[in-house]
Amino acid sequence: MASPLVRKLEHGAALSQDDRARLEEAARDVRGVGPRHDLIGEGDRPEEVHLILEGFACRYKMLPGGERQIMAFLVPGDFCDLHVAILGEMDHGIATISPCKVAYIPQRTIDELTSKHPAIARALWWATLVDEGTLREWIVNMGRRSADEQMAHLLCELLLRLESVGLAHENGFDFPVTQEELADTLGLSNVHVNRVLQQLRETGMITLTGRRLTIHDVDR
Amino acid sequence: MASPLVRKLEHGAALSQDDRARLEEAARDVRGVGPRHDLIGEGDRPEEVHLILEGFACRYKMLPGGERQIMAFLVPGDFCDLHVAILGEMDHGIATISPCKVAYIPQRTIDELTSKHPAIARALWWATLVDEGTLREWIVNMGRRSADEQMAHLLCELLLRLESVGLAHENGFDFPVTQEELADTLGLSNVHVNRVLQQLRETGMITLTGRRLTIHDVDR
DNA sequence: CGCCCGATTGAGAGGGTTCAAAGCGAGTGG
DNA sequence: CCACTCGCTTTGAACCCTCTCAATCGGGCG
Repeated sequence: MASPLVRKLEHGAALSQDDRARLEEAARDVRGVGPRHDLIGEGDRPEEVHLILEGFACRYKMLPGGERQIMAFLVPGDFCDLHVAILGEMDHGIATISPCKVAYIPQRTIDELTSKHPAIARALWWATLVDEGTLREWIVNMGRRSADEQMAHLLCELLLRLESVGLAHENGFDFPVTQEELADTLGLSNVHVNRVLQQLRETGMITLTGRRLTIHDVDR
Repeated sequence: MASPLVRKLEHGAALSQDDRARLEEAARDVRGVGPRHDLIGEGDRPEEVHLILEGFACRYKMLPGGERQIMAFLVPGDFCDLHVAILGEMDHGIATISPCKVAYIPQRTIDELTSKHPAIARALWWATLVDEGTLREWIVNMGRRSADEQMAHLLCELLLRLESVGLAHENGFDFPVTQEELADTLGLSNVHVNRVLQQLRETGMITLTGRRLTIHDVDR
């Protein structure tokens, strides 16, 4: 059973058996992290690259007024800070949402992998570009869609991403995100998030019980 | 007088005289493009990399309903599609706002530059990461700030970026962007953009006459 | 069993939208 | 040189989506 990272990268580049093995091996140093725990704070200069293996995490930024804005969800197979070495310091923080398993990969290992294995380098490139595309999609989402469209879009995005790493079955997946976290993501209030979710349930588009989310009509 | 590209990249990496010369030389094929003209459409697979030398352009996406969302402004020194070769096709379009001068650089030239000149590779890396940081900042902007804060933030960002390539003087710069384009950027209506701009003028924070914008109080 | 955090509900206020019309400035053709 | 046109800016009024504040509910955990 391949790791989420390998499963994800294979959507973007052809990896040899050797490439796959190297990737699996790089993610040896695995640590468990509790929920709602900072992996990296704004301004840090982490020595290692973090890779999510299990659980949900997020990129976020705090504002002077105390509000939080979540800028990305990180699911298994996602890197937190692949390129921070070039910029120097993090311009945002990373925190877990649910309990996570996180691989700590030394920057040097990444440098070696990318310099000696062009397919891996290309695959990592591809992954960053996909992340960037997702960021752009979020901007569209926040700028030009109503609250319910935003929510639907976000949930469908997560479904597709989790499917691509084998963590969704029958349009459903484990969803440990709080309504308040959803609000911080979409730029809405938690009250309104609640109402939007209710509406999506009433119209039969989703089922959300406890920690399990099922999307019944992905088209819209 | 260095090109905007070189001026910008020098903020992120140390370039040798040779590096600078190579960069200048790569951008030989310069073409003029009229205002409101598509440089690349969504779904295109451009053969060349586009670099803005003069004027304003933007990344944008159209929605089914006909609304447009602008996801980035491109000013002199910015690449439009540096990495599209890896993704295959554009997931958004690029259009000019004002008349522009654009350099068309063959993908091969870029590959050569980055493989033979590590400092250039690093500088281009740095530029993409800065772009990504800007995307994240926009998400924060749209999610958690009021319309007037958003507007002020956007204008200040442009001031800083234009200063960094030597196109702003005394907190003022040439600003050819339409109010409707600003609305498509911030996710507001053009009517409201107008009111916000008026308010910023009345409180003495900006002067905006014709095509020249001056920001009097950058702190806020 | 009690606590605590997250989900839910209600009511009132406000920021931003929509629709529609008028103003204004620059380029164009007569 | 003027009238015309076109595109952008400005203004007004009514509406509605979403926020804020506040209180209640509910389930998991110690």
